[in-house]
Amino acid sequence: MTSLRKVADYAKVSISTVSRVINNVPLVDPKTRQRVEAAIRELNYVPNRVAQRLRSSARKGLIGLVLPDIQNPFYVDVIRGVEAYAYQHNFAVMIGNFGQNETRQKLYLDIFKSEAVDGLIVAPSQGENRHILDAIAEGFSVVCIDRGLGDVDVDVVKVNNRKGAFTATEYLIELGHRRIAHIAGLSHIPTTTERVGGYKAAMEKHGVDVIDELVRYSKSDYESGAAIMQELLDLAERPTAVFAANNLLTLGALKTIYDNDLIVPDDISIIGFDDMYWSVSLNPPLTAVQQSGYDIGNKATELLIQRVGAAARHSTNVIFETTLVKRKSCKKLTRN
Amino acid sequence: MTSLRKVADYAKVSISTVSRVINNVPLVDPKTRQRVEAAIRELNYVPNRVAQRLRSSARKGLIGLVLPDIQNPFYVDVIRGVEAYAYQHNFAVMIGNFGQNETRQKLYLDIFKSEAVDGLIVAPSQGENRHILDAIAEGFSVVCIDRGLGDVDVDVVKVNNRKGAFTATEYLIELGHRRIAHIAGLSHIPTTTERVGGYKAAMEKHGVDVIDELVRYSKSDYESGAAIMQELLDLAERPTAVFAANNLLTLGALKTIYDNDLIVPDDISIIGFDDMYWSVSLNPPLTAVQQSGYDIGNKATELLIQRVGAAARHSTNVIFETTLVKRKSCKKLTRN
DNA sequence: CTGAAAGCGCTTACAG
DNA sequence: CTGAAAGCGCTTACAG
Repeated sequence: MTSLRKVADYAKVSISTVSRVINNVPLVDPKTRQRVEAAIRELNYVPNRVAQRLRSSARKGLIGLVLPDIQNPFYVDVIRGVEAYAYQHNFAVMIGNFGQNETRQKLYLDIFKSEAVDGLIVAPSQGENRHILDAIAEGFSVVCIDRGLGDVDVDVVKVNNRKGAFTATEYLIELGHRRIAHIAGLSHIPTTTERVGGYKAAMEKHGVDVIDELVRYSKSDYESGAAIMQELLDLAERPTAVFAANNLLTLGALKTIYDNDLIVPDDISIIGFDDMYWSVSLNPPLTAVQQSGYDIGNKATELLIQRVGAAARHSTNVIFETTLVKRKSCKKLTRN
Repeated sequence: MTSLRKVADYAKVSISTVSRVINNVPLVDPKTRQRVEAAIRELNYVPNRVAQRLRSSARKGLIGLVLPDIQNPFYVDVIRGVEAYAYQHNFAVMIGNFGQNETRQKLYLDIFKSEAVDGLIVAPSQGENRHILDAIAEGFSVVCIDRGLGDVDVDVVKVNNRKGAFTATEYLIELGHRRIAHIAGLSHIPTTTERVGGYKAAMEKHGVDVIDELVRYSKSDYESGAAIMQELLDLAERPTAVFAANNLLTLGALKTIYDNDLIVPDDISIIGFDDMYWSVSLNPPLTAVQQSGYDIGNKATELLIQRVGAAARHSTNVIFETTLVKRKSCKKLTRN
């Protein structure tokens, strides 16, 4: 590949000058600049990002994105949002998918640090996320998505979980449902607490008792969704509606429902947190609380890049609203 | 972050020696090595990958993965396969998702080159992929997945498309179907040609006429799947079964089928190329030709890393077989 | 406005 | 077996 040296020789200037035109440093004679630009074009020169990153103290042009589960369509949307903003601003993105495995999360974090990223966008997982705290302590800029880091002061971009869950639950209540189950995530995660909170608030607002056996906590994955749905169906008195706390849980629950030859929404109504572009290919089309992973990823990247190179800034919280997309998986309860 | 220098001082050796123990160069006194290793541990030293990459001529520990569409679950599996192999061998991976946009594909390729990757894993898109050819010409190692690059001599890891399509079609024929539609991809892509080839071969083998209006080519996305399915349903004589050439097309077709209040498989049978882990959450569970994106990604990475540092080697083609997963979206045709 | 020089953190011949 | 030195391709004070 062509180097600064070659361009400099070709344009008959020093490498300093070439570097200056590349970095848009203003104090370059317009004529010189033109000559250099021509050389760059002719030699098809592209700066070596590795050397730039090693040398530059300010802006390295690299962001690390650390995600718990790339199989979750929500995170795929996040990736798209991050990518779009980052590449528009000439930042590259490295993606680390740790699959809920803390050791692997540390592996990625180490690699990203060692790649001298400008900063990290992280979706904290279940644990205490000590490794993320370490990164912050070492001075890396961090933006959290989906949820924060306890009482640590970081930027976080998330969604109004409580309100989203509230709306979903209220919708079910208005449809006449009373035995509404909630398949929740792990009990100690903020996201879970907030969504359960919204669920309970809606129930209370409408004077519906919250029944303990109908609220079940578990890991947020496909298998758990399927297993919990089965427990729910095995109950002496079944729920007439289910609100699942995320898309994997929803998909798992759906599998179990169909395995039991039950019909949605005639036998049971279901509403999911998280929407997919193919929710409409489900039969019936899924009613869902939609949160935009794309917007979240995009905003998180904006905040991170803003932080890079800029002076320290107070941390911000950006909270997006969800929207309830009514399709056909929920039905008015007539009997009862 | 700690540097080689600090470790060297701490262990009272030169940086050369520290570098040697890090890179497992054998000629280091065991005692010295131990002392250095202790220092590394105590100072929590992690080598700076950027400096390593800038300096080292052999192995840079970075792979670029260039994908046409991260929203396609198949590519998500590919990513998982690549990641698993790469990180096990201490390679990091940068992912570029160009969304079928050639300009953006070039952008990623440029960035990856400029990041001094060891090599590229690429899923060629519709076009001529001039940019990929450029990269090869410049000396970058490239492994193609999903399909090759015309007559260019590169490693490619793919699936036996013809046989997979043949099996799917034959299955439908054995179920008694004769009017079997095929929603194909873009006509000039090898993958499409192969799958259409398998479809036709099965038809011919069983003496079923291939009807032109039942074989329709289009972009391989969700919207196209939906649109083509509608065309098919609008035909004077509808197909009784559909074989869709990939998962996005299948999902789109499903949407249209349900929009038309048709029942799968009673009104129409459907089988898709590509399986998803949640295919079983579809109602009815989808019958599909399964190809393992994970295996493909894994193998491609193995080939690429093998190529890195090793002497030039003849290019290989690895072709995985597909497996037909029979679920409930296809039904025996009784009337007719 | 421009260039010479130092240096980012490593690896790798070259001596010894 | 170990160290001093050069250099990967850049950026950035420092002089002029």
